[in-house]
Amino acid sequence: MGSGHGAAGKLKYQRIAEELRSAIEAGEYEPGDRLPGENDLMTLHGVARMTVRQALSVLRSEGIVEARKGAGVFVRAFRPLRRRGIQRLASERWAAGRSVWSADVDDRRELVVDGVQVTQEEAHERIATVLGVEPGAPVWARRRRYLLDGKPVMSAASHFPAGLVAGTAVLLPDPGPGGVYARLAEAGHAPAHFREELRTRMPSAGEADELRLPSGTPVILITRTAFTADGTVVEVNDMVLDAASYILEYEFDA
Amino acid sequence: MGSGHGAAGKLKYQRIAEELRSAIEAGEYEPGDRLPGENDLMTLHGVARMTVRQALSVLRSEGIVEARKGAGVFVRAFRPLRRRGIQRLASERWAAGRSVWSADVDDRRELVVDGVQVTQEEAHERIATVLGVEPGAPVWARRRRYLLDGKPVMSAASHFPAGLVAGTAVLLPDPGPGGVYARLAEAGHAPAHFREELRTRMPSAGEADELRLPSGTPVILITRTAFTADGTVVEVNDMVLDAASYILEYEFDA
DNA sequence: CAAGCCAAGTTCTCTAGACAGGTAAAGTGC
DNA sequence: GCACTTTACCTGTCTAGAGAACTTGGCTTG
Repeated sequence: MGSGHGAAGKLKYQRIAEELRSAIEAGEYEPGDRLPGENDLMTLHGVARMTVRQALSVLRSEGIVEARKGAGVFVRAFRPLRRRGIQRLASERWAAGRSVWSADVDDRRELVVDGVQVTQEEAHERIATVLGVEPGAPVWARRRRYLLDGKPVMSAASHFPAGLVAGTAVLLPDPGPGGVYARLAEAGHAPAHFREELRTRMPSAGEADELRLPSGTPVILITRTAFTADGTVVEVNDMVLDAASYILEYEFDA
Repeated sequence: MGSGHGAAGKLKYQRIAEELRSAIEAGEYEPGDRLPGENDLMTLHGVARMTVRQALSVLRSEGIVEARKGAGVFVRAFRPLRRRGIQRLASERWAAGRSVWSADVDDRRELVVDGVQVTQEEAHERIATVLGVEPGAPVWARRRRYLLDGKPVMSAASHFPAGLVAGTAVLLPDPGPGGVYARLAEAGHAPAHFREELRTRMPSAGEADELRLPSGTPVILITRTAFTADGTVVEVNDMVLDAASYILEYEFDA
């Protein structure tokens, strides 16, 4: 039963990949450890270099190892942040069931904002539709990147209708305590409702080097739309997350 | 500016990949179309076959093309389903801001359940912690797969504490109208609160062939924990989603 | 002792081929 | 016209080797 797939793998490169993979899972190699080099694996298994490389490329595209040119192939670690979609987590009573991947999470580390850029732009197609304005209408864009231990883990671009935010502190590099939502509220446009849409795919070349992603790491695309109480859209926030750095959490009632 | 990466790409395989990628983005090749074969690209660019293959492997791992042995390399389509985390979407008033990727979504197609298996098992470590029972304690597992147009797009495994569901319709292959949650409610364990935790990574070999994923497709792992009003955990549902088949949506109030 | 250089070791790129195995269309026979 | 076979084409696997690019640690030099 089960058929297998896990079992043998008749192909040479699959057998080599399988052997390394199970060695890693067994803990023979820990995160950060270096695997045997291509030359070692060649002589060890008696195969050509390209065959060894194909085996390693399997593991790389599975995201469990990472090659550093000139140095070797290393086992990757998975130490994600937890991102809570719904902040008001006052519900102490749900504490009974523990979080699923809690063991992996290290919440003591902190995110720092990297390079804030606030610019006025013309709304392109997609932003215009979501924001409910004409394509080409003036919007303000607020772009920034978040670093964790110096490594970028997310880049984000918020868009606001120009009329709503002109002259407000929303457009300052540092919007102050409470962030842009607090400033929007002061301007009479308090967000009352949010929609987040998520999808996942492999990164484009540009995304990969902006987040410094090794190959084998997907990205998560989140678009958050913020509505005021009367249904006006006040912000569209496009985020690109390093999938290996995040666990997302949403809580809601039946 | 922005430096480039998009620009040249001095390496041969990068240039070939770049050329094909931009041809696809320009619409020269539409979803389902066949790209020039390896032999064509060899003579066209005057390079060895392995070089062409490396170029194509870039596009494959980006998830934008898919190779079928003996047939050729084809441009992949992206036609996801929309999965709403919070069902009570009565909020007509938010309709102003349109959904972000709505153009891609085709909601007329329908999911069908594939192979339901209900078995009694001993809770292993992770399930036990979340469910709040001892490891090895009896639990009921309900596994199934969802197909869209015959293609598997999700596999799911729900776990219930044995004491709560023994003898109820929760364990029937077809739990009837309203699904297992309706049956849980009838048994006096109505779910009142949910937590969903998401993460994303490249699939293992087993996941890849259960969902028949071409390489370059990540999976989304969702664990939903269902709580009753008094905080008891009644279900832990582990889902594995084909990332190319889903857009996830969560709505909530400030 | 510090700074810079150098060499060994490593992965990455690329070549030129050979055979295996799957696909799909053309052709053949009934 | 239908079913079957053949055949051309295509991607997958693998070999053997060479040079480029990069990292690291040891060595030399000031």
